[in-house]
Amino acid sequence: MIAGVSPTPTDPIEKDRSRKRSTINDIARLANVSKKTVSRVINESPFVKEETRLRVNAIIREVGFEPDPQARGLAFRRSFLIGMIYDNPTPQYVVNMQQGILDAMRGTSYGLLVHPCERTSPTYLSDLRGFIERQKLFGVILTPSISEDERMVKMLREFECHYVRIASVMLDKPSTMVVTHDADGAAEAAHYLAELGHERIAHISGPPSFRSAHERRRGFREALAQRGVKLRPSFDREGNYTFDSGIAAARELLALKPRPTAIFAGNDEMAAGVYKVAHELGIDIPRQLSVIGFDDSATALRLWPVLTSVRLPVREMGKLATDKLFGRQAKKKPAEPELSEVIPKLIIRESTAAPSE
Amino acid sequence: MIAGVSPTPTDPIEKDRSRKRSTINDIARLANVSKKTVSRVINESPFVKEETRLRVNAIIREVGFEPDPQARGLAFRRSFLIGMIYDNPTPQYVVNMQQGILDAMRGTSYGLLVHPCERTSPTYLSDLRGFIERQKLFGVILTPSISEDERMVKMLREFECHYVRIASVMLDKPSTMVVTHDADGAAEAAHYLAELGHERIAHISGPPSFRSAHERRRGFREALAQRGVKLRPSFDREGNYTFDSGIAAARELLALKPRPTAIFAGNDEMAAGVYKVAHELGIDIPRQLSVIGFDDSATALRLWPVLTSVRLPVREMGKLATDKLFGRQAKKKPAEPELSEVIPKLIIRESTAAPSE
DNA sequence: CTGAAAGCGCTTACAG
DNA sequence: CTGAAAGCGCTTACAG
Repeated sequence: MIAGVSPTPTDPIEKDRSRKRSTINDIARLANVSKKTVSRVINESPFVKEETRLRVNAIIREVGFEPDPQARGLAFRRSFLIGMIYDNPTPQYVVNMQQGILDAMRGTSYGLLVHPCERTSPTYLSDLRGFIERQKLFGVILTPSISEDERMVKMLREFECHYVRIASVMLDKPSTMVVTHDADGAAEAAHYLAELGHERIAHISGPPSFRSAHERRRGFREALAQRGVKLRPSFDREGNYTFDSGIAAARELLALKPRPTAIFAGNDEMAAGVYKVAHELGIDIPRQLSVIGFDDSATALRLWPVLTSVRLPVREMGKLATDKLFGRQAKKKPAEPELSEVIPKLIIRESTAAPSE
Repeated sequence: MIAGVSPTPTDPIEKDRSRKRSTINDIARLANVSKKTVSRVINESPFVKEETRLRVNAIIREVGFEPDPQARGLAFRRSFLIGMIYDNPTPQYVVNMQQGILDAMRGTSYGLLVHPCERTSPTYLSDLRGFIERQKLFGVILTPSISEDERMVKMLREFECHYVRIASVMLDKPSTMVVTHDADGAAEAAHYLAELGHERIAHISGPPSFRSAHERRRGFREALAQRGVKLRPSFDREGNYTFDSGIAAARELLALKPRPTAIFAGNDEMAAGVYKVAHELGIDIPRQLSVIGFDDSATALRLWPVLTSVRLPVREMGKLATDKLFGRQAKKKPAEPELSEVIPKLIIRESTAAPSE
C-alpha cells in the first residue's frame, strides 16, 4: 500500500521512527485491520480468520512488535508479573528456585519480582498485602515456610491472585500444589544408616514453624522404627535450619555418653555445623561419626569429606510450579489429578560408613 | 462535604466498594479538587498551595490510596521497576545484592525484577535488549562482570534507562559508579602474608573476563613487590571463580617442588577448592599452608579451619547503588564528586599462620 | 469473523 | 496555583 517505507541509511526521520517502539496501531495500519483484530491475534482468540491471523502475525514478526505489558496490564487489571515470595534462609535454595521460575518464563513477556520476607515481622502480612495489591500480580510462587501460611493464601484468594504452593505435604487443591515428599527422602536416609549397622542414631530437626521439619523428622523416625531402631529422646534435637543451630545441637549430641554414631541433620547447613564440632573434638567423619544432610546444596561438596545428602531438585521445582501457574500441565491422562510431585533422592558420598565400634 | 460515607458493617455495598481499590478520581472527588491536582500532590510538585496539599494528603492517607504503578508507568512511558542484571556465579553474592537493593527500595512503590544472564550466550545482548525495552525499566543495577560490558551500557543509554555500575575500578561518570577497590583488599592480603614471613606465595586468579580478577591480582602482586616478594610465574595460576577451577589450580600448585606456603585465592569458592586438595594430600592448614579467600561469603565460616578472607560488603553495595539510582546521594560537600566507594577489609581467621619451614 | 467506542488509572501539554 | 482535554497502549463490552 505505502510505497518506499523501507528506511534508508541517510534518512534521519526514518531513523528516528525506527527508534520508537511500534504499537498495536502501527500493526493495525500495516495489516489493514482494526487494532481490535490485532489484539485478538495477540491474545490468540479463536475468532480470527486463518488468513487474517497469518497476515497479522507476519507483520508482527517483521516489525518485531511486542505488546507493552504495562498497557496490557492496565487494561487487563492485572500485571504481567510473577512474584516469588520466600523466607527460606539458604541462598542456594533461593537462587535455584529463581532460576527454575525463570526457566519456565523464558520466551514470555512476564517478569519475576522477588519478595523476601520474615514471618516474625509485625508488618509481614500487611507488607505482603501492599505488594500484591499494588503490583496487581498475575500470580505468585510460594516456597516454604510462607507456602504453609493459610492467612497468606486467604489473602491471595481475596485479591484473586493465582498461586502455587511448594510444600512437603498436600495442603490445598492439587492444582495449586507442588508436593516434595520430604518424609520419603528422610526415610531413605534412615534405611541407609540402619543398613550400615548404626543403632545410636541422632537427628537434628528444623524449626517447628517449617512443615518440612516435621516431615523430615517423621519420615526418619518411622523408617527407623520399621528397622527396629528407636530414636531416643536424648538423640532427638531441635535446630532451626541455620549453621549456628547445627553447631549448638551437635555440641550437645557429641557430649553424650555414649554418643551417637550417626547424625541425620534436617538440612545441609546444620550438617555443616555438625562437621565443625566434630573437627573441633577430633571426631573422624565417617569412621567415628556418619553424617547425612538434606538439600544437597553446594555446601555438601565443599565440606570435607563430601557430604551424603538428600537431594531436592529445587530448580525443577521452580519450573514445575511456574508451569502450573501458567496452566501448563504436564501431559497425563486427563482423568488423573493435576498434582505435581517431586521425589527426593539420597546422594551417597563420603560422610557415611559402618560404625567402627 | 459528603455525610455518612463511613462504611457500616451491615452495608454490603460499602463493603464491596471498600474491596475495590480507590483511584485518583476518588481522591479528587473527596478532596474537591481536580485529579490533576491530586497528581501534583503525588508527584510532589511545588506548585500546589500548602493548604491544598495537606488536605489531599490527609485524604490519601485516610483512604489508604496508593497510585497504580502500571497506570503511572504507562503515562510516564517508564515503569516503576528496577532490574538487577547479573552473571555472578555465587548465590550468596546474588542474594546479598538483592537484599541490599530491596533495602533501598523499601517504602517505595518500585519492584525488583531479576535477570540473570550469561555473557557467552549468543542471545545475551538481544535478550537483554528485549527485557529492557519491553519492561521499560526505570533503571538497572549492573554487577560484575556485566557492569564491565560497554555494549550493555551503550544500549542502556540508547533506551534512556538509568543505570548504576558496580565494579572494581572507575569505568564511567562518577554519578553512575560504585567502586569497590578490590586491589586494595588484595593488597591487604599480600601485606599480611608477607608480615607472617611467607616468601613462596601463590595466587589463583579469576577469569580474565572479570575486571575484578585483574584488580585482585594486580593489587596482590604490587603489594608483594613492595615487600620485596616476587610472584613467580609458576605460582601465578588462572581459575574462573568456581570451586572446580580452584581444585584444578590447587592440584598444580601443591604438586610443585618446593610448593607454596601460602595461597591467595581470587574468591572463597576457589579457596574452598584449595582446602579440598590440601585435605586430600594431607597438607595441614594453616601449619603447612596458609590460605586466604576473597568475598568473606558464608562458605568462609563453613570451611575447617575457618577461612581468612577479604570482605566486600555486598548488601551495602546494593543499597548504595540503588540509592544512587534514585538520585539519593550520600550527604557530602556538594563540591565533591558524587562517586560511591567501598573499601574491602581483611578478616583474619584461622587459615593463616607463619610458615613452618 | 470484524470494528468503533469507551475505558483501565494515571500524566503531559496547554490554558488560565 | 489549578483544571479540562487529550493521550499513554492496550482491552472490554457491545454491535454488526
